[in-house]
Order: sequence, then structure tokens, then C-alpha cells
Amino acid sequence: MEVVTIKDIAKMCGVATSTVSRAINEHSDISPETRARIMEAIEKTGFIPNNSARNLKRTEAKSIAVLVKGITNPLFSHMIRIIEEEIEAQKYTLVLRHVDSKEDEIDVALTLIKEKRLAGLIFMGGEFVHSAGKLEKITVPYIFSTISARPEEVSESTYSSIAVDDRKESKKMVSYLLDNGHRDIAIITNDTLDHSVGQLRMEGYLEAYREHGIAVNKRLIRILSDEYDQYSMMNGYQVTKELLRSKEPFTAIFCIADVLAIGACRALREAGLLIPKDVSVAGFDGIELGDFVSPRLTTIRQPAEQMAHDTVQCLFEVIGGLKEHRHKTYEGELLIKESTKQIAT
Amino acid sequence: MEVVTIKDIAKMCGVATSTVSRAINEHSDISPETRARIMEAIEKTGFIPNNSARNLKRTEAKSIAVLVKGITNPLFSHMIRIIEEEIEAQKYTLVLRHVDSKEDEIDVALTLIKEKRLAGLIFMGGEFVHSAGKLEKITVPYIFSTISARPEEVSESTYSSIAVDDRKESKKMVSYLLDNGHRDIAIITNDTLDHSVGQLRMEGYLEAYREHGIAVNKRLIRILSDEYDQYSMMNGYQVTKELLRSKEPFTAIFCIADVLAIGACRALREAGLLIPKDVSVAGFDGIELGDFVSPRLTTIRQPAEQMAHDTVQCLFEVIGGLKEHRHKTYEGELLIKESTKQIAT
DNA sequence: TTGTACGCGTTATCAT
DNA sequence: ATGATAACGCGTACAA
Repeated sequence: MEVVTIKDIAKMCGVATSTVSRAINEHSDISPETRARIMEAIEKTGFIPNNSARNLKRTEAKSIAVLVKGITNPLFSHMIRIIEEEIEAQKYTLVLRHVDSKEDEIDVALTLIKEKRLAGLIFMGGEFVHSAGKLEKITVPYIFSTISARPEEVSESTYSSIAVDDRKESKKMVSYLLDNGHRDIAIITNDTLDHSVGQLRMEGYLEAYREHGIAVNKRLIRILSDEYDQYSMMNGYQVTKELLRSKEPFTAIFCIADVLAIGACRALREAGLLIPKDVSVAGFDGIELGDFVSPRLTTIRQPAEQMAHDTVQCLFEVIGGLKEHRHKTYEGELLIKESTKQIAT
Repeated sequence: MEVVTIKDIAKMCGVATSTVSRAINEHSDISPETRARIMEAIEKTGFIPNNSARNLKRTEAKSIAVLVKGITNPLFSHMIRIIEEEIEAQKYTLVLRHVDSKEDEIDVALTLIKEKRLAGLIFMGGEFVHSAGKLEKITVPYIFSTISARPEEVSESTYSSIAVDDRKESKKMVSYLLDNGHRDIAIITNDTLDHSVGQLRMEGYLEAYREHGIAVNKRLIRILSDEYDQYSMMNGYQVTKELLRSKEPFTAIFCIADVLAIGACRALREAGLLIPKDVSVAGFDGIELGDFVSPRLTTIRQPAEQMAHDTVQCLFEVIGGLKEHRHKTYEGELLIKESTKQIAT
């Protein structure tokens, strides 16, 4: 018996397929004995229902897609692992899709929804501004995770979001550096053209300077390269090398992701600079790795586990019709470690 | 029109559904004009074929599962990304499944095969010894990637494998350390009870000692903790702390993965030891991170990109019936960086 | 070259 | 409590 189907089980037990189906899906209207007999046969034959057939029949397939832009960020890997577990626990299937920085995540989503009959969608990373027209085409519940979303023309009640206040947290870090005497703080961030968290964190940077009544040196604003993955040590490394070559003086570097900061550290070391003696380095995210480099990285910790958990929970609540769409903002934590220090003003 | 199906397209164009199907699947027996008309309608309506229906119809669904044991190893993340791209390029779907260290990957595979009608399977990480009985139940082509597999009772012609010679590479590294005057080399590895690469790398360690005619100090063989992810910085950190507490003298540590080595470095630093002045540290894998820590990590580089590429290619060749199962072994590269040094004997 | 009709494996809706 | 049957959306053998 090569492939066992529900029909085979039905024949073996002398019942109709519908009865077997009821047994599998734990319906109430079935006698315990029949159920037991069927389950035994299933056990014996190793029968496993064909997912495609189920999904075809069901109006909604039990699967959730996670679209990740910037999978090289360990923060995302970490969160995805938690998300995977929780989705699995709900007996749903996770469809993980990496979105290239050139691809439009909404287009990918639209394809996936029809192709796989998704029950819901999770967007991680990427942009927070999307055209209302496209967004409206998304027919299933979706949630932005780690993106303080604010699609301009779209009503807030059509989607959920889970994120820290990127502007505020970024400002927190830059203020800390300014308070510690730093005046020339370089920032390594995304191109402001893509409306990603980089833009928000940049705004926080500018705001901190403004509040302190200090002028920003625009030559210290450095944009990540397109040649490498956006969130990669190599990118932070290359941009910092470039910054060093420019001879523009600075006493601190704020990177919008920890991985970038780790790359920056290498560039500084190679230039013979000591951290934090010569240059302070600050990151963002609070990934585990930050505690395993030397010096340990000063950063803003995002409550990743909590956010991952809440992402799935929130999405399922909407899918189940239990709750409306929500927008949760989390508090980041300024972790002052060893890579930053106070300097004389 | 909420959900567009092949029927809608057929009606719109005044043709039969089968004609639309032929257009979609690029059959030859269809007139260019009809085809063009149909494609236009598809474009306009944004029709996307339902995957479940296709998979149900096809005897084999176009999907490949990757079962990963130890996803926390960046080597795997890196390889998976490449694998994802290549599978996508072949118009197949990737089913990524993380296997917990307590789970049996073959059991998970068996479920997935029936549930999703997989066309093929890729095993990453995990054990290389499996019961023949279970393995024989796998009805689709499968390949072990990064596992120099040798299921004892199973014929080599029933599966493929892609890996470095773990024993040899490990021996290479330990020999290098021995040649450089180290006599007391601690090794951090898996429990030998699970038949993973850790066991092979341990055998290489023992072999190197034997060839050098030096006795092994068993107290320097340290097993990873169950409390943390196997391939994690934290595990390397904790085990090394434990080793330091034991007061057993050693001049070098060889970790069977780079992430462990990075954890070990932190423990050594916290104990006030300098690397490589007081202790040499060596890793295995050759992940990018090794070049971004200070000192840069001496390691064995696995040709990850090549292996990832070949994994997919090899699997598709078997699926397509183009080639037989193969077992490819790759050469690792000893990268001598800054974390190891020669010592006086 | 195109259309007709059936079946893939499952679940849901009716009867019984 | 159980059975018969239609339907989910698509691909394909066969007929035209």
C-alpha cells in the first residue's frame, strides 16, 4: 500500500469516509468506539491527511506567512524561531519567505495569499509606507512586526503592528551620547528613500541634536551600501572604513543595528583606534552577540521574545475574530555596556 | 470578483479551462494568439493558480523540505538562504522546518512527506546514524547536507550527501595546534551519544593526538550543555567557564563550531586571560562572524556557498532522474588567523 | 489546436 | 451516529 488515503481507512474499518474525517477532526458527533477503531487503523497504517486536499476544501488554509526583509539581522532570526514555534503550536503551517531588498513585500504577499490561501501575514523588516491601493488588496489579516507602521492613507483598523517607538529609542541613545560629552556623533543608517526603521531612527538622531541645541554635521550621516546585505557586519565595516577615509572627525558612532556596530568596531580596530577610548560605538536591537564581542556593545534592547510572542498572539486573535486590530508599542531599554564612554567636553 | 479561478479566466476568454491550463503551464499545443489573449486576462485579473489544487492534482507537489537541527548555527542560516534562492529559482516551494534537538528528524520527515507530498528532502545538521527501518520509509529523494552520513545498514545508493570530511578536518586543526607546541588542548564538543558531527570531530582530535604519540587528558574533553542551544555562543561560554573552574591546565581550546569558540573567548576574557597569549582558541565552520571578533578566529572553513549550491543541484538531479545518488566530500581550509599562536614546548 | 469530463483527497451538507 | 454525495481548483486523457 504505497500511499494511504482516507478511503483506505474507511474501507478497512467498514465505515464511510465522512466518518473517518469526523474522527480525524475531532468532531463530537461520533461514537467513541468507532472513533477508537478508526484511530487504531490510522495508527497502524501511518496515515497522514494530505494537506493540499484539506486546504483545497477548506475556505482558508491553515497557514501563516512571514515575510522577512533583512533576514541577515540576527534579531529577526531569533524572533522567527519563536514565531515558528507558536504557529506550530496552533497547528498552523509557517510559510517563511525571504524578501530581497529589491522586491516589494506587498507584491510578494499578494502572490502568496492566492497561491497558498493564507490565513494571515506577518511582515518583518522592510518599509512602513506602502501605497494604500496595494495594501487594500490584502484580503487577510496582517501585522507589521518590528515596524512602527503608519501607512499614510490606510486606516489603522485594517492591520496590526508590534514595535518599539524607533524615533524615541533612537533619540534616547543619541541623547545619552550627547549627555556624555559627545558632539560629533556619526550615524550609520539606511537610505532615507526607503521608508524603513532607519528613517525613524535617523529622525530620533536629529531630534536629540535639536533638543540639545547642537547643529548636526551632515557629513557624519552615513548611508549603508547597496553592495552588501543591509543588516550585515560587512556593511557596517565598509561604511565605517569610508567614514574614516573621509577624515571627518567624530568621537562616537551610532549604528541603527547591532550587526552594523560590530562591523564598525572592526574598521575602527583596523585603523588602530581603541573602543571606547578613542571612539564610542553604540548599536540598536540588543542581540545576544553584543554581549560576546569585546568591548560589550552599548545598545537599545528591543524586547524581542515578547514582541515575537505578541505578534503571533495578536494575529491569531484577529484571525479568530476575537479582537480588533491593535497597535502595540514596546519600551526599549538603554543598555550601557563597555563600548561607550563619557568624554571631556 | 473576490477570488479569481481558472474558470473565470476561461469564461472571460471564451475558451475551456483546459486551454487556460495549457497556457499557464506553457504547453506547446496552443496557438500563440489564444495564449496571448489568456495571458492578458490573467494579467488583468491578477489571477494566481491555487497551489493546493495543483499539488493535489500532481502526483508530486513541487516542494522541498529542509529540516534543520541547530538553526542557531549561522553557518546553516547562511546556507539556507542560498538553498532558498535556488529552490525558488526552480519554481519549487521551500518548506523550512526547525527540528528541536529532542525531536527525531526522520519522524518529522515522514510526517512532512505525506502531509505535503514533498518532492525531496534536505537534512541539515543532526545525526548521521539512523535506523535503517525508518530511513527506508522515506519514499522521496533525500540528501544529507553538512553531514558526512553513513547510516550503517542503509545502502549508499538510497540517498546523497554533501559534506566535508569532519574527522580529517578536525584532525587538521588539532595537528596544527600540536605542531605549534600545544599539548593540553581542550575540546568542546557534543555528547558522543548523539551521532553528530561532534563525534567525528572528536575522533579527529583523538587521532591527531595518537599520531603525535601524545596521551589525551580526558578531563579536557568537555561536553556541551543541554540547557542551551547546542550551537550557541552561550553554550561555549558556559562550558568554558566550567572548564576554567576545574583548574585543569590547558593552553588551547578547540571548539567544534565557531559560535562556541566565540563564547569560549568571552569566558577566557572574563577570567582575565589573553587570547592567544595565554590561551589559543580554534573554531570550526568559517563563518563570517569569525572575522569580526577580536582576535580574529582561527578556524576550518567549510565551503558553505558551494555546498549549499551543490546540495540543491544534486537533489534536483536525482528528483529529475538525471543522475544517481552521490556522496560528495569537500575540502576544508585551515584559516590561521589571530586567535592561535605557537608556544614554547 | 481546442473542448469535455473525470479525478486528485478531503470536508461539509444533507439525508437517514 | 453514520452514510452518500457534492464541491474545492486544477491538470490531463481522450475525443473532436
